[in-house]
Amino acid sequence: MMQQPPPGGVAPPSSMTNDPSQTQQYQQQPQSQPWMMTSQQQQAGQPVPPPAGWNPQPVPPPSQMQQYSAGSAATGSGEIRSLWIGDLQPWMDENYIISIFAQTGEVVSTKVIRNKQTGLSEGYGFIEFVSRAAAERVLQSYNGLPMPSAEQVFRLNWAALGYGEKRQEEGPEYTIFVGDLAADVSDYMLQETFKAVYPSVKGAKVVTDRTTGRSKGYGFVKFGDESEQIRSMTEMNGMYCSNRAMRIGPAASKKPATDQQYPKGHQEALILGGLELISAEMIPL
DNA sequence: GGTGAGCGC
Repeated sequence: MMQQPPPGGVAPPSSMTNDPSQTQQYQQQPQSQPWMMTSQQQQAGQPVPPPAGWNPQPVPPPSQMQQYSAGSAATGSGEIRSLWIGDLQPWMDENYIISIFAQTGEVVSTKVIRNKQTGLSEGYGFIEFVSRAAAERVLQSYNGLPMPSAEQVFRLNWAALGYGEKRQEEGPEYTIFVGDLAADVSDYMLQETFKAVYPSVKGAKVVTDRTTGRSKGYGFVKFGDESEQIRSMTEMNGMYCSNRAMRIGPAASKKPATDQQYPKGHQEALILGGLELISAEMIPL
């Protein structure tokens, strides 16, 4: 039950990833990757350099690093310039995060959320940038890439909740279940794979084991358009994402989307005062 | 292998 903490030294990043399927294909070659066909905005200025090797520095005790309060990310203008980062290992502290993004020169602060009682990391944190554009550049370029000294990839997203403004609420969502995912498929890769075919795709999520950061081999894709969701279930079934054919199925809805269907197909609710309505179709013989 | 989770602890 040991994970491998980098004890101040360089942890062997991929000592056990000899799996040929683990090739770093999802790295820096946008034009050659089908799922990246949508070159996100031309990054004004210089693109964010890929995380090279992170230089492990002596890790100060947690007690010394409580000062990063990212606090109100939405100031004045109300623009969101913070990212949420998840799947953090217990040893991934503020310094680790800062080291990674320091080269952008645009990080204002970072904060790892810890349990009040135990002081242990809750596995997620926040990174505040000088501007929304800066945050977006990092979101687009780092998401899905391998994290330094770890055998997992970055899981980044906008820090949205709690700061009003900008929240979704763009209508119902239709989700599908996607199984048989290759081990290297990330949220972003999965999303782009579908978005390339279905414009209404809103997002995708690969389920991972929080303690290892490894994919559990399945995930979900959300659509804004129901017809696309339905079509995708047949059209994308068996299609490849990375090096494995996906298996698609309906998702057990977890979020009641606006107009939830009746769980069992019962129509009891239709008893609007007239038993006549309940005709033969309701009564299985 | 299989129907998530993760928003300021």
